[in-house]
Amino acid sequence: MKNPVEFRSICPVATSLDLIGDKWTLLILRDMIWGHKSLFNEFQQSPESIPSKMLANRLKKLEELGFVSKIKGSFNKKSIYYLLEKKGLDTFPIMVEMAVFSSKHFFDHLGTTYTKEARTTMKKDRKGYITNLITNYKKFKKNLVI
Amino acid sequence: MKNPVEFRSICPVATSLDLIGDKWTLLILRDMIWGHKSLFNEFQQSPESIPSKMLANRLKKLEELGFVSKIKGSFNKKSIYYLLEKKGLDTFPIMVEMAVFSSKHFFDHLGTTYTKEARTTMKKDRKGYITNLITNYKKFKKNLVI
DNA sequence: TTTTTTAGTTTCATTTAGAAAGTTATATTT
DNA sequence: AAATATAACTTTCTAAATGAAACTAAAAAA
Repeated sequence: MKNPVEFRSICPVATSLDLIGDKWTLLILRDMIWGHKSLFNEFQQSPESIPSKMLANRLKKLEELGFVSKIKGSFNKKSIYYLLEKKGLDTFPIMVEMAVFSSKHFFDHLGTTYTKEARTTMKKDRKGYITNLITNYKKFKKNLVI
Repeated sequence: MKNPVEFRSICPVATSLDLIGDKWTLLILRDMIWGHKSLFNEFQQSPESIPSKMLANRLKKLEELGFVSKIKGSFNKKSIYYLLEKKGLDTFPIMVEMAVFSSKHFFDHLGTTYTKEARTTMKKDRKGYITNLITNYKKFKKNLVI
């Protein structure tokens, strides 16, 4: 497995940007963590309408980087499941901070996209919120019949 | 002041990506917060070598969005100072999570770019670390003679 | 007065993004 | 069994963004 990314410097912020600093990658991970999505056409249903070419490209990169694993369905052989690995799950705190940021400074989207409980937990107990969502994802993954 | 950004959806993660989801914007903010940089040529000195065209473009966008303010020097009229406003400072938690993420899963850059104390604080007391760096920036800004 | 410096802008070649249509293997319907 | 549909891509082609390099204007320094 060769390196799918060029690193511009040894700065840890720059390194993250080299890995996930584009307009689509984190949205795919978002759909996995928050939406428990795992199939190509599920990612295409999201409101941002990712072009299939971009989706294929980013899924490939995410797999090469070890953020997600790719599993062919055994029951339905047409389906290919993309599932989060540890590295992918660990991008979650970044996205939570992004959510908190844009909700604070732009329209309060959280009000329409998340329950009141989720908002409160996210702001008051960020760590607990994250732990909880990761636990839920692991359960989802464990109960998935492929 | 017209809107310099198109929002793809009401998702708060997508909104942040629409604002700062590219390879350069956060690096400029990083240099401001961590490096107390404020001049065009200071940003050009960073190891990632941002092209002047990109730098000018991103600084303009950051100002239009209200992340930074642009101040002409009164002593030296050639200098133009870019300084963080609240909105810009609030991107800091995102960058800290990015730093923690890439340090955990790729080479531990933190060891070479930050002091041991900074690393410990960043991991053990994230909130305190952030508060502290923001306080420092405000001091720097206050003491700046322009 | 000439030279430097700062903060950009312009030009142009290359890369990336994205819309749309096409492909292939499997699965479903008639 | 044959025709149709679906899932997961791939290809093609145009438009937009990137980036290297050279250029510029105003101010400062020598």
